[in-house]
Amino acid sequence: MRFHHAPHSPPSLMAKPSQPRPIARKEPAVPTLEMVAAAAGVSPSTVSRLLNGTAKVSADKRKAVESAIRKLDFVANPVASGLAGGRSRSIGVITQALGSPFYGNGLLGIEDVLVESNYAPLYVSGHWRPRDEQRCLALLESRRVDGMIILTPSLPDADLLALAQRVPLVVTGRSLLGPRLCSLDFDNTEGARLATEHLIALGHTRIAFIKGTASHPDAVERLRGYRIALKAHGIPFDAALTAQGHFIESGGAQATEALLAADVKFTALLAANDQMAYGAALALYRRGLRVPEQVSLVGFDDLMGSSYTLPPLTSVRHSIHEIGRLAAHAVIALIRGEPFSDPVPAPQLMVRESCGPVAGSRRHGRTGTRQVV
Amino acid sequence: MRFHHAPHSPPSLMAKPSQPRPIARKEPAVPTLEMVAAAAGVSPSTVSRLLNGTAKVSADKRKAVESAIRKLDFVANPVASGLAGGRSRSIGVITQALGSPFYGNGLLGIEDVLVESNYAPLYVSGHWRPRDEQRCLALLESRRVDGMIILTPSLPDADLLALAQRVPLVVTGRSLLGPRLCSLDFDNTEGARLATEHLIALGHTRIAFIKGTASHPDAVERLRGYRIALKAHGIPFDAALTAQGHFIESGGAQATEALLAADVKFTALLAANDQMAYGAALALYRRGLRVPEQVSLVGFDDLMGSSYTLPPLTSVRHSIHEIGRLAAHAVIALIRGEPFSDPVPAPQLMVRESCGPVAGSRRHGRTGTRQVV
DNA sequence: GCATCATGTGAAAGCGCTTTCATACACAAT
DNA sequence: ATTGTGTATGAAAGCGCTTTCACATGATGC
Repeated sequence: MRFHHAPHSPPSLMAKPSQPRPIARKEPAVPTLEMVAAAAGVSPSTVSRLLNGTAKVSADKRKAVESAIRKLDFVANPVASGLAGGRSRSIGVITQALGSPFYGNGLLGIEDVLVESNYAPLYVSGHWRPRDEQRCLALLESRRVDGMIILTPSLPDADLLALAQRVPLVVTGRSLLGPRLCSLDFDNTEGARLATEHLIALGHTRIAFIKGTASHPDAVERLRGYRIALKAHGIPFDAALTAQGHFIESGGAQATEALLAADVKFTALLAANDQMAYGAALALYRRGLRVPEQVSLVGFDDLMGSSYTLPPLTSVRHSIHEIGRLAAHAVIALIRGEPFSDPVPAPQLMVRESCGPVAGSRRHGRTGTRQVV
Repeated sequence: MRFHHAPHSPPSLMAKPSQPRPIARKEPAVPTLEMVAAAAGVSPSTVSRLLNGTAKVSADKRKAVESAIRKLDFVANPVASGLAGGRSRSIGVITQALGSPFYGNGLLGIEDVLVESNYAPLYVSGHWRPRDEQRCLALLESRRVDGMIILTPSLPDADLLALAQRVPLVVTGRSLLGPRLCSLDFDNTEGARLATEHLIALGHTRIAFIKGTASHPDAVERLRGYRIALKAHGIPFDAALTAQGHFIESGGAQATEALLAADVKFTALLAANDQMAYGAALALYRRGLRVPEQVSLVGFDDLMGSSYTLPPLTSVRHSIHEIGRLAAHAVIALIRGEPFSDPVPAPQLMVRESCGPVAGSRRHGRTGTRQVV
């Protein structure tokens, strides 16, 4: 495609008398809709209509076109249709980081349904940096996506509301509503409550909690779920049993060390996500504390890897993959102007081997190994 | 945007005497290059030239245009330029699965450099299914990407060679060469050799190996590295010490169980990737075998999570992130017709805590705990 | 002083589609 | 027959850019 040049060829009169076409055109030239039309003996409009199902076409022409398409091996150029029709058949997806073990699964879900609906996902990641996220937004808008799915929590609601005026929008992790807007909200509170209940049922009352990034809605909801469960069982909330882990492994490890160093006693540890739980597990291991014998550990998100930690980690399953699928279905519905209201799957506790009963349950004697500094 | 019409105004004379414009146009209308030109008092060509640096433009016009752009808040429509110019400023990236803990990082690297070069990455995943990969290829081609990065190993070389005729291509994990083709080949063999050497240096001679999917080039290279190291130290290769793990956690666990059940003795276990090492660790744990006291374990890829396994896993670092960056730089270079030849970083062994010396080194006595069934 | 060349700029022709409008033709209704 | 009422189809006008070509300039050479 790079064979033109000799731009504004200078007045040097006989510059190139009938340019011999710089090197024989070998490219078989990608077939165009127009060529299909010619081959089928119909007008381009008819071909277009057939392709998009925009209008009825008589059976004979349909056949002619179809065979022409097959013969020429024609595939419509989405760039051209995008320009002409104003739609690009692509959906923008803003995520935190493509490589994230958690969101990655969601992207897979999105991709699944988008592709089968003949939309192309355009992924961009915000890296948790508001500036990057803004840039992503701009990029996607300039690419004229037909819809967007926003998986990151840091964009301000007002921006999203404004954006939704221009393009159908699906957001997760908050509950906004608007005409071209759909929120898919996973019940983090309930998930955390479930996890805490589980620990309480095992007899734990000194349950430490490793918090996620405070600015993250998920983090606050999960903390809330923890407190709700505590309250329901008359266990007072103790801020000293709480530490910040920033949703990453190292944060979980540090939080655990802080907890351990602070000399607060706890028999169980609930981390606001699996990654922090992994960090916690390592910190515990370094101190020679055994899971679940001495400390019970619960995570949140149920990452793939959590079935393979030592011991396998009890965690709250979140089915981000399913949420991804839902989000994709939702944008498509939004684009078509159809209603959409499939419920987000409820959280589910995956009980594995990282939790055990608290030392002799209600007996406080022979506690030795369980009551942890 | 749909308010033109009355094209070849029909003979039906006063057909629609000045249509009252179907409902007031509220959209502020996205600014177009033409509007910028008008505002700046120049021709669209000039604006375009300025935008693309295609030709010199006098200082005063440049200023006029720049201020017009700023005032109108204009952003060029990539769809239109794509159609007109034949380039889309997007790069297709085919990966195995977006959510993969390993490739995910590579995607991040790709994204970093692509975005800063003003290209948009278009990710699609093949899910290890050749059919899907073909579909991805077709999708990307139809989207008129300016270049492609192929991270999956299952596409046949011939296809790639053919593809490279049409679009600049960067592939990983093989060494093809061609005019518009660039291969980025990581030295898997060396990586595996390094890992094996490490084990040997610790005194191990009965080293089991968990293989990756046989059809995967990485898998065969890693096996080769293992054998090379063995040979270099005069340790005979024993196929019985080898098991298939398919590059996934469950496969690693099964392979380990098979090895254990087969009654072959080994003191160390090298897995062809970290995910299989995680599975192996779990299988070992279930059997009550301790790492590294009874069995030394080494992985490959150095996933993020490997610093947080119990114990932290010794693994071969692969810097897929860096490879992603290189790949992106490479496509851009290819597109520009520039040469590219940055070397892929060498593998590096990250020594952590999953390996220990073999029982009393050369003394075969008091072996008890280390010689594993 | 005139022919020569370089250079910045504008007009206009697309890129490959979609969509409107108008028409030709088929029937149904008068 | 005559007029309607649809319906399938084609012509042509864009979508918002890029690029070619031609054309004024002004700079240069003899």
